[in-house]
Amino acid sequence: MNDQQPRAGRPGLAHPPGAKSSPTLEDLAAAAGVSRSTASRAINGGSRVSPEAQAAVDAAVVALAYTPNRAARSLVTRRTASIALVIPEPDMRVMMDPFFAMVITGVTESLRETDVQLVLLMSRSDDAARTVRYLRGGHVDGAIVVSHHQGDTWVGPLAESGLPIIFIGRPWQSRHGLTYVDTDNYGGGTQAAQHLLAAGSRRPATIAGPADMTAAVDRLRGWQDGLRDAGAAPSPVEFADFTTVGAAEATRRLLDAAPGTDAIFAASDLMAVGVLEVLRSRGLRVPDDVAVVGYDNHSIAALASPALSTITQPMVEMATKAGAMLLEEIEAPGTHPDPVVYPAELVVRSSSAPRAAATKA
Amino acid sequence: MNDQQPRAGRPGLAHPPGAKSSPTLEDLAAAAGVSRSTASRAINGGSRVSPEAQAAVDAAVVALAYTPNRAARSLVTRRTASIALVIPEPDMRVMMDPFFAMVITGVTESLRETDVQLVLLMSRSDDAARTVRYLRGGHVDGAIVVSHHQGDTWVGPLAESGLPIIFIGRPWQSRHGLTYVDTDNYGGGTQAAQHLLAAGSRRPATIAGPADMTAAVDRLRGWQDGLRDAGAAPSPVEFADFTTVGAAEATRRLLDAAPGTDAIFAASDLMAVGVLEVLRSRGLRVPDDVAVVGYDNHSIAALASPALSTITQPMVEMATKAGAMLLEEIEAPGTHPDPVVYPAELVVRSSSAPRAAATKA
DNA sequence: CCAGAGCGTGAGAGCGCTCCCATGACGATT
DNA sequence: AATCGTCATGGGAGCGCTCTCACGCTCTGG
Repeated sequence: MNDQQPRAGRPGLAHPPGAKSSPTLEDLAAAAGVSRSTASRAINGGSRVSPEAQAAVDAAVVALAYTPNRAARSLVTRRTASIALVIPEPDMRVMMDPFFAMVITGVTESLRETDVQLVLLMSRSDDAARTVRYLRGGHVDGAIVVSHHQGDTWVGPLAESGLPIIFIGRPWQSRHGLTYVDTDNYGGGTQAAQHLLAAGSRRPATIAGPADMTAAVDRLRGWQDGLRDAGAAPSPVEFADFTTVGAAEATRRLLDAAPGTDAIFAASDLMAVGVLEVLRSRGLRVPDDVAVVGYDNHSIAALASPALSTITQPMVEMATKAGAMLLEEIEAPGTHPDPVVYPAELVVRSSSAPRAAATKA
Repeated sequence: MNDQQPRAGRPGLAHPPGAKSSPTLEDLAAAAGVSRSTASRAINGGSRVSPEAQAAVDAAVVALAYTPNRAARSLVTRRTASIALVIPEPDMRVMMDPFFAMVITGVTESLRETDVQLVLLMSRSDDAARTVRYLRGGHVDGAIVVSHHQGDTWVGPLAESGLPIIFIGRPWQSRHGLTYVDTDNYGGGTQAAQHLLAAGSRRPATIAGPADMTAAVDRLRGWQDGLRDAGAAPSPVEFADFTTVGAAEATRRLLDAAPGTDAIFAASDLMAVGVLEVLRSRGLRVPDDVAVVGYDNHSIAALASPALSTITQPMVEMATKAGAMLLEEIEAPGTHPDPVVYPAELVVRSSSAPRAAATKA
């Protein structure tokens, strides 16, 4: 009855009247005429809440524009409702690759129906330690790691920390039972080999990606095995760094070393553009003199002249899957989902049209 | 003396012995032989801490691999140590634009020396309300908004909520005293006009960007004023959506309506590529018959054939500046820094080489 | 030689939330 | 009719941190 007297533990004048602080769960409960506990249950998709109480709370949420305080919540739940997207090499060069746009789009899509937030973690090699500290520090509930290289030593320790992690692209350290989402890079390489042979190539060659990335290595192996299985001789190989400029250089080396080359498989479309450039500058016609196949189905592939044949992969879908798998593993810790590998698919355009119909392009 | 008996308020067996939970400030303090308060002060760049205490705490931090609990900290400080990057239109189409890669790179750079994290907020128009709720909910300390359109009604309310916000690209609602970082789009348009006239064009035209984006509008106004000030007649204008395909269509319309066109200013490089395509398909030589200038200095510009003249802008630097300004405003709330506008610069390549030296490309 | 200022320190409260547990009101079971 | 669940509810503790405040110490000036 004596409400006037401030009770112990209830600060009499905690909030200055002027301060417009957002409503707390306590305010919500008061407005709904229930206890803080009941309000909390109602907020969190309440079981054990009567329909009337639920309705009252729902109404109060709208009336007060109540938003739960994330910090307070995660302090007790030990969940942060956020995941990290770790990008180990934020050079402009790599960032520009639409690959990242697709990954971001896909992961965001998988988070759409949740209230989980995406934290971007650009980790330069010189502060890898900091990244690991952040990830292990419980600041996120899980992480998606893209595009990591062989030299990235922090992967092992991180994977062992118990933090749920999904890799996009097969990681090097498969021993840890790491979970990943990837495309069939090996199969893509094989398809490129079969396609170019079928299109009439007798002396195919390849511009491979960096040897410290699994995607590049797998594509190369697939290519080589594809040639071998078709009874063809091993092809010349030059390595480049997935950039147009690097590939142009590699192509010059390749053509100098193997002048009779009549087909080139480039392990990325950006590299294929470099290949096309050099071929043009040397007066070689595509596909009549040299057929070209790229990889990624980058938007540039369709625009190049001639339009570039390429291997396509459902990057956005892969990233969405990775996000979904991560959420799953966070929900049920300890479950290590099996890796998921998406198929690669050949897209034939003018740059590798069979000799018979070559001039049509 | 009777330690056996659990005292009130001190749970006897709170943590199961097996659970490996990370060390708390209390643990840290115990290890360092100081109080929780002193440990806290030492952690937070402590003034009023003796050198010995500081050293002890520092050592303990290393020994225990202590990481402050962000949730607990932000619960009391009402700071989250994170900012949002709001991208209002996460269609693939737009995401693919290297613009975003540059923004992300730049913002990340500005956060490098802080422990502020970047939260990516992809806001589809159909859940703009959710985005606003999130931003106003105190989940981040500030936000950077890119690429917003005229129809984005949520900008006003958000700006009035008191949350520090920096726009990249001048927002439509300048009345709110909104802070932004931009380039001189008007000046870029003017330069394009002057350059093309100087290169010998008598009948220039332009493919403008969407009329609901300030960047597009400003470039167009600059272009028109540039022509007018040079005594030239108003140019034909076609609008497109900043994509290659859209620009190709617009170019066809343009050439049909104004067959004598001898120069085209496209408001983005991706659009300029569409322009080049159509010109090629119609048998018009670049720059001999029609000179072309793009905008953005996209990596594709240098690769196009002929290499594309374009207007360049320091996007990464702009984004870094935006990040820095945001941090500043968070640090000192209420200060509304003045907008910053970076210069635009013309890069001349083959696509607009003066008629005299045209065939050199 | 003593008052006062300055400084490092520790105790304690409390940020907003979730979860455990005790409570009371029912209906179902013997 | 007496007893035992079942269920919605509210009280209370506590997550890990920061911050205010009071305490005791040393150092100075009159």
